[in-house]
Amino acid sequence: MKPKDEKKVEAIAAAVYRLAAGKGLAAVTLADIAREAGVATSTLYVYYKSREDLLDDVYQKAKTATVTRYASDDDPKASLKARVRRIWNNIVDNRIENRQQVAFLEQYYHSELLSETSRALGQRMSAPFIELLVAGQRSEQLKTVPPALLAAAVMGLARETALLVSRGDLPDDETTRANGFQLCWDAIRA
Amino acid sequence: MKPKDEKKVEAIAAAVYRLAAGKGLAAVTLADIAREAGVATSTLYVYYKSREDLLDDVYQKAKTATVTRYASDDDPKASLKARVRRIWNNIVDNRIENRQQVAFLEQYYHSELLSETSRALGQRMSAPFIELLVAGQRSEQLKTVPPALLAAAVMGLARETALLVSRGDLPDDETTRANGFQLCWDAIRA
Amino acid sequence: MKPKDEKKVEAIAAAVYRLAAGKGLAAVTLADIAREAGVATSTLYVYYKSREDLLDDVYQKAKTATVTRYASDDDPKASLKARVRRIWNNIVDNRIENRQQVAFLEQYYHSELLSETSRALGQRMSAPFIELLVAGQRSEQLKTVPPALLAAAVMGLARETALLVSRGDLPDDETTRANGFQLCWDAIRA
Amino acid sequence: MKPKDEKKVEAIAAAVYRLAAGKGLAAVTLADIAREAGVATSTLYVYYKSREDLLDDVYQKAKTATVTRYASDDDPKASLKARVRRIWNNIVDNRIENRQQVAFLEQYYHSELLSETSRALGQRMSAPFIELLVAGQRSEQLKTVPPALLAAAVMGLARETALLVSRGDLPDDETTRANGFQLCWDAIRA
DNA sequence: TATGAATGAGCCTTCATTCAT
DNA sequence: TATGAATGAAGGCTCATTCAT
Repeated sequence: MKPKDEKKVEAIAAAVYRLAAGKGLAAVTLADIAREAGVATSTLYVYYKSREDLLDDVYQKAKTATVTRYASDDDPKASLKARVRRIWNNIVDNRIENRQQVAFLEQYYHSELLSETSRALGQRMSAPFIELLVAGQRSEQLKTVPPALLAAAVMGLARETALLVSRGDLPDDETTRANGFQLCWDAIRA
Repeated sequence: MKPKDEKKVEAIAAAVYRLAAGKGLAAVTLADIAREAGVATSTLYVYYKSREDLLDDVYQKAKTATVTRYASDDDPKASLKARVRRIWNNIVDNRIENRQQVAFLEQYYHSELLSETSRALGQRMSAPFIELLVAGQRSEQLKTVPPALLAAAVMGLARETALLVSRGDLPDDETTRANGFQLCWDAIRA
Repeated sequence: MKPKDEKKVEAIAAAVYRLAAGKGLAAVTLADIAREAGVATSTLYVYYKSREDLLDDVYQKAKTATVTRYASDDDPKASLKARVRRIWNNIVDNRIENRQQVAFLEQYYHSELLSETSRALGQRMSAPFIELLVAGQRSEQLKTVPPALLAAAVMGLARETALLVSRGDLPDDETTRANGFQLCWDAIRA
Repeated sequence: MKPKDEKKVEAIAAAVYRLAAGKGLAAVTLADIAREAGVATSTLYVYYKSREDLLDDVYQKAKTATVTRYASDDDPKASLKARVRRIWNNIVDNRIENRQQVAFLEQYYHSELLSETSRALGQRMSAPFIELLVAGQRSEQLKTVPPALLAAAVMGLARETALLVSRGDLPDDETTRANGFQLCWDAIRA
C-alpha cells in the first residue's frame, strides 16, 4: 500500500507479467512472484496486504501504461483516418512488444478477480477514443452504428492482427500492418 | 479412461461449463465438479485418470460441438456473402446461446493446459472455413491478404459483437446482427 | 462432523489432552495433534472442518465425561453431607486422575474460543448439583446465601485441594481428602 | 534490557493487560502490543530482548503490584480474623478492580511460559501470609491442617467470589463480601 | 463401478525477530 | 533511541490423487 522501494514494486510487477504469460495467471503463486522478483515471500506483504491486492495493483499499473501507449503520438490536428490509424498501430505495437503485460491483463480481466475500481478504470480510459469515433460519425466519415461497435471492431481487429503476428502466422512488418488496418478502416468507414 | 455411462460423462461436462462460467475455471475443483455432477469425487477417476485429462476431454467435446454449430445450415450452393453471413451468424448465436460453454472454452484455451492434440483439433476444424475464404479471394470477391487475416477478422468481429450483446451494451436483435455483419463484410470484401 | 472411525476420533481427543497439558493449548498446532494421533494433518479435516471445530468437539466430549464422573455413585437416598462429599470426592479424584483432560478443559474454557453451545452445556450439566444445594438450604442444613456461592465454594475448594496434590504439596491420601472436605463442609453448612 | 523511558515501559505493560483480557494472551502479538502502546514494533526490542522477556517482566510487575495490594492496610495489631478478612477483602477487590491485570496474570501463569524466577517470586511474596496462618494455628484459632491448604482455601474462595461478581451472578456489594468471607472463615477456623 | 477415507504437497498468510538508517 | 523494511519459520487449510471396500 505504501511502497517505499519503487524498484522492488516494479520487480514484482515484472515478475507477475513474466509468470502469467509463461504458466498462466491461475498457476502463479506468491512464492513464484517472490522468487522471480528476488525477495522473500513475506516481503510481498510489506507492500500489499493480500494476493488479491497485489494483483489488482499490478493490473491497474499495467492497464494505465497500456492505455497511455494507445494514445501516444496522437495528433488532434491530423485527419480522422490518420488518428485512428495511429491508435490502431499503437494497439498492435503494444500487443506485440508488451506481450507478457498484455497476457497478464487479459487473463486478469477474465479472472473474476477484477475489482469494481479496476473495471471502472478501463471504462474511463477508453472514453476519449469513443469520443473520437463519435466525432467521425458526425462528420459522416464513419458508419452510423452504435459507437461501441466501432470501438470493438478497431480493438478486435488490432487484437487479431497482433495475435497472428505473435503466433508467427504473419510477419512483423509494415505490410501486415497496412493489410490489417485496411480491413479495420473498411469495416468502420461509412 | 473408458467411459461407460454416457449420462455421467455429460453431467460432468455440463458441470464444468457451469462452474467455469460461474467462478472461473481456475477456481473449479474436482470436488466442485463432482458435487455439481452428482457423483463422488473419486468417481471422476473412474472416467478420467487426472484433472488434466478430464478437462482436456471436456474441451474436445465442447470444441467439436462449437465448430459443428459454426458450420450448421451452410449451403454450398449459396453465394459467398450468404455463406459467410451464415457462418458469422452461427458464431454470434453460439456465443450468445452457449455462453457457459464458450466461457469454458476460452478460459481453457488460454490456460496453457491445452494439449497438443487439442490445439491441432482447432486448426483442423477451421480448415473448411479457410478454404471458403480462399475461394472468395480467387473469385476476387475478398481482399488479397493472407487468408488467416480474413478468418481472424470474421471470428474477431463475431466475437466482439457477441460480447457487446452478452454484456448488454447492444440489444440481442436483428439490427445488431445486421450492423455487425456489415462491418465484417466491408472489412474483408475486395 | 461425521466421524467414521471412532478410534481415530478418540486418538485425536487424547492427543489434544496430552499436548494441551504439556505445552499449553495455545501452542498446540494441528501438526502436533496429527503427529500425536498418528494421522496426517489433512486427515483432521476429514473429521472436522476447522481447528476451532475440532477443539470445540473435544471440549464437549471432555466436559460431558467430566460432569458424568462428578455425578457417579451419587446415592439419592444418602444424607446431604454424604452426597456432597461423594461429589466433592469425585471432583478431586477426577482432577487428579484426569489431569490432562482437566488441564485442557480449563485452558479452553478461558480461551475465548468457547462456543455459545459449549458454554450452555456447562450450565446445563451443573443444574442438578445446584438443585441438591438448594434442597440443603431448604432443610436448613446449608447457609442461606446465593446457591451459586455454595456451588463455587465446593468446586473451588475441590480444585485447590487437587491442585496441591498434583503439585506434590500434599500427599494423595485419605487424610488430605478428609481435611479438604472438612474445610468445604464447614464453609457451606449452616 | 535497560529501560530508560519508564513511561513507555508502563504503556507497554498496560497494553498487555488490556489486550490479554480482551482477546486472550495467546492471540496477542508484538504488533498488537506496539500499536496499543503507541510505539513501533521494533522499538519493543530496545526494551526487551524477546517476546518472552517482555511478558515475563510485565508478569513480575503485575505480580508484585498484586501481592502488594493484598497486604495493604494490614494491621499487625488487629485480631487474626480481622487481619484475614482484610487480606481476603483485598484479594476480592483487586480481582474486581484490576480485572485486566488479573486476567493477564492467570493466563500467563498457566501458559508454561512462566520462568523459574517468576515462579519463585510468587512463593516468596506469599510467605508472610502463610506465616500469619501458621500463627493462627498455634493460637488454636485455625484448623490443624497443612497451612498450604488453609492458604489455598482463602485464595480459592476469594477467587470464586470475585468471579461470580465479575460475571454478574452476584452484586458487587457488602453483602456479597460478608457472605463470601463467612464461608471462608468457617472453612478455616478451628 | 462407485465411494468415503486418507494423505502429501503446496498455498496464502502471520509473526517474532533482525537490519539498516 | 526509534523505526520501517525485510525475512525465515511455521501455521491453518485446500486439493488432486490414491486406497480399501
